Order: sequence, then structure tokens, then C-alpha cells
Amino acid sequence: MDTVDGALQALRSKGLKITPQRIAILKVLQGNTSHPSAEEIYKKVTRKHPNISFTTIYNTLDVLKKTGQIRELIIDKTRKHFDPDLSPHNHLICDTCHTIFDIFEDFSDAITIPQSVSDVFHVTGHEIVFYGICKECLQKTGN
Amino acid sequence: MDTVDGALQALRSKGLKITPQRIAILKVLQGNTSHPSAEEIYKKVTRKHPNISFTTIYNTLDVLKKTGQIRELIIDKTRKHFDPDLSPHNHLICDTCHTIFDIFEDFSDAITIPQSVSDVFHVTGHEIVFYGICKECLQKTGN
DNA sequence: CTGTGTGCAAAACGTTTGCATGCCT
DNA sequence: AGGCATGCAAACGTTTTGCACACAG
Repeated sequence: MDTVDGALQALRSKGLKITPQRIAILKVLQGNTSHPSAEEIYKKVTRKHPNISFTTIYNTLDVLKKTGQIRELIIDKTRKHFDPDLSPHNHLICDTCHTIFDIFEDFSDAITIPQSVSDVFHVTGHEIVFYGICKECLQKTGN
Repeated sequence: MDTVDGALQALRSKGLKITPQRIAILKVLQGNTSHPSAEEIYKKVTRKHPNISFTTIYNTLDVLKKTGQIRELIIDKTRKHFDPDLSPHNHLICDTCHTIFDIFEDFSDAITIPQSVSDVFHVTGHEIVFYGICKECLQKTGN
């Protein structure tokens, strides 16, 4: 997604409804580069919207995913993460603190599927995940 | 891991114990290219070892992971999968049936971390996951 | 004999569901 | 008015934990 307004229009155009809860969730997501989990979104939304439920968070994330406005990341063993940045990019995840970072380098030139594979599998996309340790954790651990 | 015997020796050399349950689990894993989940391993082991518990499955998988004999795949939203093949390779996952396939093409030439990234993150490995639909599901869905 | 491994049951965890009510359009 | 959205509580599936007992070394 780009802007809250754009996202709202996308919802409206599909007959979906604009609610204060959805607006609040979209505000948290807009420009968010922290790859939040449902719980992180819940916590932030709760600050200004104390009565919101997890059901609504999950429902809205599902709607946004299905309308192609956010991406679900399968990177973390323990929970799902969401990324409002739809531009093609990849991720680094710290083995220690589990923070997810963006990497905008383009590797797509080399990622070509050989004929032998495309014969038996229709590839629609790919995701590269880098594992390692972030600077902060390196310093804490006494490199 | 390569062979059951090799894996057992690796355990022994670390003061860990060889039990019938561990042997049974290793037999299921040896040469297994189906990227089984804990439950799939449990089901297979149960055939010859009806009293084994899930605790032992998880415990053994954890031990094998920590001794570097199997790899845990973070690919599937709903459960963990394990891969005894430690050779560098990547995976395809079918969006429909969630089967995981291997792809042995080497993309590493192009996957170079730029200085700007390695300054703030120490990369130890990476994994490329391809998404799409496998041949079987394509045919069922009426392509 | 020591301590690691096992199996059971219960708990924990993130996520999903059923349902009555609420509210956007 | 109609139907989608909300919030609650309960259910779900996977994984983890506490504990007493068993057994490999």
C-alpha cells in the first residue's frame, strides 16, 4: 500500500466498508518498515483505539492481503509478519533478536528458473531471505 | 545428515545417547526428500514404534538441529518442516497443496551482499523460496 | 550409578471460528 | 434496510513445558 487514502479507495471500490478500526490499522501500516506482527499492530492501534479486538486485526489484515495491499511474510518461525511495501525487495532476519530488515538490491537477473523446473512447476514469485546477526546483536554478544 | 550410522556417531561424540526412538526417527529422515513435518515423521515412526510420543519427536528434531544434522525450513505458514539434505539448495512450495520441492540450481553467484548491507548485518546464509503451483495442482484446477 | 531421554498430561502460543450485535453505505 | 464488520469467547493445531519414570553409558 502507498497511502491510507489510496487503500481506503481500494476497499470502497470493492464494496468493502470503511470503519474507524480499519483506518487506524491502515495508519499504523502506512510507511511502516518494521514488518509488524499482528500483535505489534494490535498494540499500536490499541493506544488510540482501546476497544479493538484481535479478530478485527486479523480480519483486516486478511482483507488487505486479499485485496493485494499488503504482503504476508513467512520468515519467522513463531508468527506471521506483514509488509505494506509491495515493491520487489527481500529481507534479512537476525537470528538473535529476530528483527527483519529490508534489502533493496535486485537479484532477479540471476534468479532464472531452468526449463526442467518450469516444466513441472509454475513459478509465480520468489522471496530471498538472508539469515545472520545484526550489528546491534553482534555488539551485545561481544562479537 | 548422510547416513543413520554417521548421525549416531555424531550424537555419541557429543555425549548424547542412542535410543531406539532416535534410530527410528533417523531412519525416517535418511534420504527423505519430502521435507516432512513433525507430524509426518511421527506417523511414519509410529508404524514400527507405536508407543513413541510427540515429545520425543520434537526433542530429537531439536537435538538433530542443534548438532547440525538437519535443517529447519521456514516456508509453511502452519507448521515447521525438516530437511535432512544439508547441501546448498533451495525450495519451491505449491500455493495449493503446499508440497515442497527441491531446486538444486545454484544462484549463489548473483546473491552477493553489498558492502552497505554487510556493514550493518553479518550474513551467514540465505534461502530462496519460489512460490507457484505444481503440475499436479495445475491439472486438477483446470489450468 | 548418573544423567540424559522418554512419555504423559497440561499449558502455551498464535491464529481461526461461531455467533449475536453494531454500524457503514 | 441490507449486509459487511466488530468483539467476545471458545476452539483450533502446533509446539512447549513440568514431571516422574526408564534406560543408555
